Amino acid sequence: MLQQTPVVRVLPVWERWMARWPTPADLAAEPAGEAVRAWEKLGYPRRALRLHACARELEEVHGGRVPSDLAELLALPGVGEYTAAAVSSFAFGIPATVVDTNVRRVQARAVTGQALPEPSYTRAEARLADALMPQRETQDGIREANLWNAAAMELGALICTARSPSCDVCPVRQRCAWIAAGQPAPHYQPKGQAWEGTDRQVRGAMMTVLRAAESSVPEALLTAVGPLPQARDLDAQRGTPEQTSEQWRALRRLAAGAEQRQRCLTGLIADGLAVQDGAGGVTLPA
DNA sequence: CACTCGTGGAC
DNA sequence: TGTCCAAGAGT
Repeated sequence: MLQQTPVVRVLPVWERWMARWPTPADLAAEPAGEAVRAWEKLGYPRRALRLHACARELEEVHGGRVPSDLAELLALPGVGEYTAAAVSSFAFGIPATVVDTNVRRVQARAVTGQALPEPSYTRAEARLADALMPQRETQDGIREANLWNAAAMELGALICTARSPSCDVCPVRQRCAWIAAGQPAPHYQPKGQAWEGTDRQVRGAMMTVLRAAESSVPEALLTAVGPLPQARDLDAQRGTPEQTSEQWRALRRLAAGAEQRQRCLTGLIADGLAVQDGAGGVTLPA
């Protein structure tokens, strides 16, 4: 849930999720669509699919337990380098080099002296992160290493933030290479991600409708260009009307052509986020 | 390596 | 107001 998503947005969803599915077995017993629905509006709904697949793999391959081995973690669906290292270090107390966007920014500033890390994660950053990790030969060293991971992330998340860092209260400001260099501006220009008219926007609107629907949604409603039926005509297929009428409006509002809508729906089906019911309808996966 | 994939708060 | 960006992963 935390992948590319702010902590404060994750927390309430995570609480509900854990109350409903306390163990991998609980989640594995559900249809994938329930995971997608419970994902709510965290974004990147494929993560919900992968987490569900992960729960099933934990059941089938790991006896319902989360493995502590880094390579085994890495092999799980939706678990990449960052997540594997974070689980190893934070959940199991086994040090692994945790590098997320916060750590990258802290390193770029405090050590390299740049305002921002490179646009894409480089091998040099990975080597630097490894070199900065405390030694972990002794028990104390192991604790230090795990603490280091948490400290680097928290420093980046709370003090050394992307927009307006709180350098005045930063505990490492005396040794910060970026401060020492006079806080130079970024050496590249971040390219903003477009949104209006993108496939992401269309897919997102379609997923909003599918999550809100209690039964199959006619394909034509998702792919039709031009005015869609009035929200009241769709009551039979929806959850609570108040909650979802706005979401239908969002779909109607899209400036998406027929080919784009069709491509996006096909993409959602290919991703396993939507399935066809054989009668011209679409639902979340069973 | 470059690209795709959601969402909404902050400034 | 529009832009930026957030505990990345998979292809």
